[in-house]
Amino acid sequence: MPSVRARQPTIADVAQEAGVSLPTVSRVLTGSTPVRPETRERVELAMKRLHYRPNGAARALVKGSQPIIGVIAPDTAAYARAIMIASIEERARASGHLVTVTIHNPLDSSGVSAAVEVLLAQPIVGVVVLDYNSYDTVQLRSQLGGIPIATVTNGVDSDADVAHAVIDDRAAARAVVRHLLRGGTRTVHYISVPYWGERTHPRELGWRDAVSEAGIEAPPPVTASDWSLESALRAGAELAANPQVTAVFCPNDEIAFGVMRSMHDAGRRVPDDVSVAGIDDHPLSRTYVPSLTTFRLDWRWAGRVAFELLMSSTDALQRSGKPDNGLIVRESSLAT
Amino acid sequence: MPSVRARQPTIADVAQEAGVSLPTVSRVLTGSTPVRPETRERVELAMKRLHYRPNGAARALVKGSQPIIGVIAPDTAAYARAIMIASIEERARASGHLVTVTIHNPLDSSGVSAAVEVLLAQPIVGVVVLDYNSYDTVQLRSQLGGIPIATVTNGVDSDADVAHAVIDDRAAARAVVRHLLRGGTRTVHYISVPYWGERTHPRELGWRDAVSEAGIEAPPPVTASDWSLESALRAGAELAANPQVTAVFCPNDEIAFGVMRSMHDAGRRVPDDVSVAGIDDHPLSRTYVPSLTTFRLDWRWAGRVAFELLMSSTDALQRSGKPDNGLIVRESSLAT
DNA sequence: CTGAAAGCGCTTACAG
DNA sequence: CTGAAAGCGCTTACAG
Repeated sequence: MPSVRARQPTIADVAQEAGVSLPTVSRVLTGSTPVRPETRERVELAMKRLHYRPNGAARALVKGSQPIIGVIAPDTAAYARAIMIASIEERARASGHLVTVTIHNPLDSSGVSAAVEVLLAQPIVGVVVLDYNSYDTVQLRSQLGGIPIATVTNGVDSDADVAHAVIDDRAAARAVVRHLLRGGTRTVHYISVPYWGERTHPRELGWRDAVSEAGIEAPPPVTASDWSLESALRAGAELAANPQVTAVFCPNDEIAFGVMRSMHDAGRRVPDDVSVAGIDDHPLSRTYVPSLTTFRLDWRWAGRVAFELLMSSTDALQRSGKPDNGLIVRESSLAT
Repeated sequence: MPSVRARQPTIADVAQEAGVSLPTVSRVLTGSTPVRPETRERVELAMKRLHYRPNGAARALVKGSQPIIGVIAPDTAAYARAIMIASIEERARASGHLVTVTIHNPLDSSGVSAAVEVLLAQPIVGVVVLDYNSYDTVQLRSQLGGIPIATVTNGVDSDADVAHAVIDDRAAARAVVRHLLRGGTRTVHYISVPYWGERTHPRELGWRDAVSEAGIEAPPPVTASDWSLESALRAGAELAANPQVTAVFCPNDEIAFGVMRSMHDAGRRVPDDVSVAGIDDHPLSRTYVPSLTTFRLDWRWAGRVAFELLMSSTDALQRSGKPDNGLIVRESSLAT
């Protein structure tokens, strides 16, 4: 039974109920101007009695924007992104903001454009773009116009002229690969994933850093993959077939899970025959057999900082501290 | 450098630019009334030139609501929920709606209440509440007032007087346990999770169904857990220590992953010593060694249907078809 | 500290 | 098919 939604009470109803003028109600609502305590009480009582609730659209119309921020992301299922979104939401909620997320394939540029158009039909305060560089940034920037934008980058594109929180992928990768190398392997193989504009992913750069620091002449050729599980399994099978492979560094934990499975299918033992390590510290890492060696990256911190950058609240930023990153050695790699 | 955001062009600017009246611009915008083709063209050109973009708040003010739907959920990281949210977003975007998700612990009733208040400050069209029954539904309903609400239920609470999409947990659980039983185990153990109002979770009911159908006198005592990984590992260790345990049905795949790990740590082989099965068909299920036997539940379908119920678009509902559910036998359970 | 008035950007009857 | 006018619910100077 479709219930007829009763007309919501307005500020005028409250004013009448409380026997005050309309602006007075507004003042107790916003706290912009002092109101005599007893007047305030009368108004508050009236609001309660009427179940008054401010109309965000009306308020937005006069203020120019709504307490809503948009999040644009390629997909929300992948671990790091899921965490960042939850973190942004949590932080936003703490300051009375709503977050609306829109998901799309960055390669579908007209799809992205349409979705952004829907988003911008709302006078939102700004957007956080995850994986900013996967998008057609020129189009995105021009479409967003003057709307504030923040993102999380991995340290390489830090020159990007949008506000960004930095997660140092390169250093993380380097630490993992160094650990792998300490295990006595001759070299470390890498599974490469596509990165924007033909650039080299910073995790790959970190791998190269560590390999060359170890005095290894040339890093072995990379095995191509994308972020999908299918592709990871395939890449893993390819590496498993190569007897030269004794250690594999994967660009994230989910890919590493697939690789470990492929190693198993090919009869290669992890870590006895080949060490495997990932990056992120996915919660399930410890449930695998063997459990996965990885590098914890503090995506929760990154999400929070991205939100704060959007609000450009400098003191909040100072309070958000340092990310809790660090190497986590488990069973999938040989002990030093 | 904080760029001064230029004043957005309004419908009035467009009207002037196109040399027509204000309502005419509105008409080409909404398509509510026919407009002479050449007039329309002039207006469209003007909009393009001015980079005009409608102001959603103003529109919402007169229309009474914004094309935004809210999603309230206990947490978004768990697999089934992540999928549903992504699916709702996808479906919503297809019809020009934005979705804003707010996450909270259902037990923190004042926290939920505050968050809902923020949500309702926007004139949204309705909300999808995931895990509806975990909340204080009386409070939630009264707070939501006449706002449309939809949810996804597991078949037990189908009498709930809110619109709901049904995923038949009980049947799924029953199918998994029957499969386990066919493997020749004497009985099947279950890890129980808390459920609203002291009720028995439908997955537990399905387990009981299958066990009693198999002519087993009494189902073994359940092992208590919650949805966390830590708790799953603990429950798994407890079961591993019991030599009577030869098959375990877990209330979801993530718990099953933990249980498999605990079995391994206790030296019990899966599936040779004990079979393990879950429910959901988490994408990582196939990467475990052994890969996990489970039951695929179509959460993508559920999310889509929940959105459509909210819009009460009956034809859309007919078009969304049936869920793609089904048993998936992998390596963690004994072959029949 | 409080009221009367204007205005935020749009849509919708109401007249032509 | 198109214009002039009113109104959606709120906030903000402007006066007292």
